[in-house]
Amino acid sequence: MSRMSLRDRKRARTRQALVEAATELFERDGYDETTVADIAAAADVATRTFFSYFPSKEELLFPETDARLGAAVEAIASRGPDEGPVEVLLRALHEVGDDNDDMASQLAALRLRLVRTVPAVRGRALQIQLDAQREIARHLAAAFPDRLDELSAAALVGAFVGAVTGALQVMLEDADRLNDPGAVQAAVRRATDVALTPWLRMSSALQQSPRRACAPVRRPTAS
Amino acid sequence: MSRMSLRDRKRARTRQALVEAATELFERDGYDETTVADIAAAADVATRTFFSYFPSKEELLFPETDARLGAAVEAIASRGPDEGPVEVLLRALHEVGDDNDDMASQLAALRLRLVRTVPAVRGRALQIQLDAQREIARHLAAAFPDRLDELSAAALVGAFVGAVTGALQVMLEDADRLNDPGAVQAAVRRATDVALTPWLRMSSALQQSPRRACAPVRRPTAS
DNA sequence: GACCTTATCGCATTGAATGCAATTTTGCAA
DNA sequence: TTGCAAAATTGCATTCAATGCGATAAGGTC
Repeated sequence: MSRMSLRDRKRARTRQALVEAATELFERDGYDETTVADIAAAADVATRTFFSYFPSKEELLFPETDARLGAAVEAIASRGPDEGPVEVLLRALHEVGDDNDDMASQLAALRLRLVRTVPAVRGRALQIQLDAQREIARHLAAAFPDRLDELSAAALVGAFVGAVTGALQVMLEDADRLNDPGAVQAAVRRATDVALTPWLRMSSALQQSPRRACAPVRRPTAS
Repeated sequence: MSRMSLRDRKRARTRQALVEAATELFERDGYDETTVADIAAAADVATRTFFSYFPSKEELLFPETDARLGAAVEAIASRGPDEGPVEVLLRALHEVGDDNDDMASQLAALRLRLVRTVPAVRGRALQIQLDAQREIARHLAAAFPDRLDELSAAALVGAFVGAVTGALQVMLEDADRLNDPGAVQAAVRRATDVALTPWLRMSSALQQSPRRACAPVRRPTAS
């Protein structure tokens, strides 16, 4: 039934309890007003123990980061034979976006609000995003060795994510009063559409004359 | 000679002393190893006073943020009649990049290293970058009301900055041992070149058939 | 059941950051 | 110049995140 040892199961349960206690408290009292001690107490562990589960208070809000990155990498690995870099990235983006477990979406909504309002959380989120970009770029470059080097792959992924992030930022500042998660998701979808339209054009142009439209850029010699 | 009141001049001098003391200590002992108390002591002020000059330890590393943003806004405002959004952004990027006062460049080099190595600093840098993006997008949309709405402007600027950031990230991880600031600057230049090549193509295509290549995207009605 | 590994916990400590109130410095006007 | 109001500096206390350490308990293995 469960492949984990009892110890690991217990650990997972405590971890989950911490996340749930934290989300409740954050929603009720706000992020800054909730101390780590409060969270630990609500989850029935010692304050010190909290830091053996999460390296910092912010990290609690991003529990499934690895999974999301893994999904993106997977999407790249399972590319079709006629997909170019842009198509693969688009598909990866959509697949990662459809991540909505029932209860995980509550955390996602909370996180979205905190990312916009709490500087420390935003900072951490951007950092995670940047690291993920770098990793995705690595895989993308490896997947298209004849069309992309590391440098232009990083530029492409950065442009991609930057466009979506920028558009999303605007969409969400209008949606202040939208607690409806469906509306938020629609905003995400629309933001990506707007942000990525130029690439769709580029991509189709690429199919017509690949070598001019997306020629690989040579790596500089590090002299 | 000096337009500031004596009080303001003194304040500026203290501020400068704090920055200089901090850079020295950061270079010598490292960021985490240097406490705010150390910096304050080196600048001959009380620890408490530090926080009346900078809201946090990280902020010390980004003293001229407003000026840089202002330069970008200025670059947008002073656009030529035949420049499109992409050209304006390119020019803004270059003008902001040529910011190198003699001693400010020392701080810039230090900052670059710390952004790459100290998580807290990187987080703050990304935050500042994102805020600047948003503001630039606002101005860009205002400058081209018939070609860009807020949403697509934000997407464009995000893509732009994202591309450069992504490329830069790769360039700089190869350049670990380059303490030569000239090499770093060359890396920056090359990174922007690579990152922005697609837009140059887009931009020239745009001049040939503007309406197809960069049609404005309608703002969604927030129903 | 003996033994090793891993979790948990309490305690102390560091360091960033904030609030408050006392004191000094500066700007300005009578 | 003198005196007054505004602003800056400072010390002190406090909160809170985060880390290190050592003791104790619980889980897994033979």
